[in-house]
Amino acid sequence: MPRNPTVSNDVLLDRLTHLFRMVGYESASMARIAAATGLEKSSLYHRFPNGKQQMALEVTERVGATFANVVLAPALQHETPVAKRVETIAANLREFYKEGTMPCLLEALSVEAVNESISANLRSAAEAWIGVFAAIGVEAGMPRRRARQCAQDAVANIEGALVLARVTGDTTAFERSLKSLPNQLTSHDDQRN
Amino acid sequence: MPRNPTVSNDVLLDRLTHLFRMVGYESASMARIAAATGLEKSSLYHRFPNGKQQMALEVTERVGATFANVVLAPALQHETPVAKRVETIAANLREFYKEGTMPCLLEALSVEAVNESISANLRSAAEAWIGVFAAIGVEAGMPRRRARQCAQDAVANIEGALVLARVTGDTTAFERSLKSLPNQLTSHDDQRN
DNA sequence: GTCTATACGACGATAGAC
DNA sequence: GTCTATCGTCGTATAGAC
Repeated sequence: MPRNPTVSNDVLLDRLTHLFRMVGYESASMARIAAATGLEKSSLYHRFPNGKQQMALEVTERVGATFANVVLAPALQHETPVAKRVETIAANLREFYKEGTMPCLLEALSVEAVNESISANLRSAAEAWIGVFAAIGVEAGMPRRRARQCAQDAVANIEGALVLARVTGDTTAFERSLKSLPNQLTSHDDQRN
Repeated sequence: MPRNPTVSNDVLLDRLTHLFRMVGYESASMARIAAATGLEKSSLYHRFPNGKQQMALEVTERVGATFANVVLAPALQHETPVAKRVETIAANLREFYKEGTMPCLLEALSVEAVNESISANLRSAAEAWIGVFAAIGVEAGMPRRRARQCAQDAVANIEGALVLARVTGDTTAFERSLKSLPNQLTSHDDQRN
């Protein structure tokens, strides 16, 4: 019988996700993970026989799925006007990144290249994100090639603003990156060089 | 007498900088540092009595200085046309980030918040960067407030593109972020929302 | 100023009781 | 399924010879 009430798989992964996003992979020691999740190390190995790497792998899988199926999902509601969908996505991103105060797994885990599976998950998530943004641009009338560039730039904008927020403590650039999303993704006149 | 030819302080810091930029702080173990620098661990402690933290501290100081005094220095040549200076800075950034393939210390070290001095150095470097970009905007006729926003956005663009490059392997967004610098920093018409 | 050798704590991971 | 207790390794850091 567990001394402490068992932590559900969902809550467990939530807490792991939070920790990995905040401190990355190497800084998230088993001791810190145990403290953050409320489970002892050996209990964690029972759930994740392959240890930390498996935790990070499952976290990247789950976050990738959540990001696609929740945050970016409004993109698929083709009955809703494009502008409206972009606004909804912006709101979702604001929430997902906690107004710019919570780092992205892409930044947190990409520096310390843990293993190829994790890197592949991060790459897939990033490319799915860009793909969704590009599809919006195409729908709004952009040529495919330009839509893809604008999509990349919009994602880069958001990611860079998160870096800036973490380093300087100023989240205003993040807020602007969301505010300018409609223009970046659907505008007909070229905003770039 | 040293068995191996002594490594100069400059070369030593160059190699430390490279390693920290590539793998971050925690992944840069003393063993890896020894391998990367060509010095044994105890020799490294002779040069950096406070160990890894001192190495990271000196690296952030030096990179901050280099960035301000070399990469961004052309901004101060007021006899040169603004457009020309921005182009020179873009070229310097391209070189500094090796066409987008070499990470920025801001990303590499900001996730694992090592200590307050290092964080302060990163913050200073980022703010100096934004300050220089903003000054260029003001010089080009932007209102102070808007120049600062454009400067932040330009930096965020570059940083985000570097994240994207590391995750997806695609450096085209990085190249675009440099190409669009002139427009971002000196353009009179508002590119943002 | 660099080396070899070593101390010692923290790390990821496992064994076995309940 | 969670716990306590423990293993071996690798981490940072130091001692002392040259």
